[in-house]
Amino acid sequence: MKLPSVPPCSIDELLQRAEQLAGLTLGELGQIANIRVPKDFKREKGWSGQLLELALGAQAGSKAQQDFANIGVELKTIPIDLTGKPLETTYVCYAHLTDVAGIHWATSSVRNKLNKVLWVPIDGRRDISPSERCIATPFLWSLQAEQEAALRQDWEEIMDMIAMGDIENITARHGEYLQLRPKAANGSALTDAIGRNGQIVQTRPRGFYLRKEFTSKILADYFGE
DNA sequence: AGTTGATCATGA
DNA sequence: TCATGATCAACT
Repeated sequence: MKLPSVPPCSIDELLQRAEQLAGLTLGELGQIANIRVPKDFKREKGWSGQLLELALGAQAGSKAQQDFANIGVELKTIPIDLTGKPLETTYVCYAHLTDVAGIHWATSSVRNKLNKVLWVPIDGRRDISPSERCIATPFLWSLQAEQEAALRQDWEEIMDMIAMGDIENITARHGEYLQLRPKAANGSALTDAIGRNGQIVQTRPRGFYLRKEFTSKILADYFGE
């Protein structure tokens, strides 16, 4: 097996590449990519995702757009347990905390990222070393109306609070399926946000995440309960 | 500092 | 036990 040097030109080509990865362990794929596999992910939390980007020919260098923008597909690895349920929430995108007036769901980063996703489930059990963890069957998923309505409701609730200067009152408990959580290198990172009286204040950067309840349904729908 | 890739680890 | 809040690394 050989690593692609160019991005896939079509969804079919992407799916063909992805199918080749099913059943491989991260150790095997790491060897193909000539990359050292970490003993754990304590210090390289995004390793799996970056390995899959390499293996599928996603453009290196992270941009605020879909991984395969030319074909409108976002790549997401998702750690699962033996029963196929997600072990972690799924990061979607960074949240802008100023100039939120005029941002609508239809053109939001959340919707753009989640419109079409190539999900790559990977054994994420922490009692198994990364090199032994197996890549399951990748599959293409499109955001459906019912799911979109649910996410939109959460997103609008959160965005309303941001717009109202309520950022400090938003916790990860808000949102049924989509939540807002800190997203930064450490606790000292600060970014601009809208304050209580409409002024600019400093706060911890945040990101949108999908709760496990949401991704669990996606996985169950595809693999069957 | 912003944004990508995420998982870690502690409190409840 | 598990979700929230925190954190790690690479690159722009």
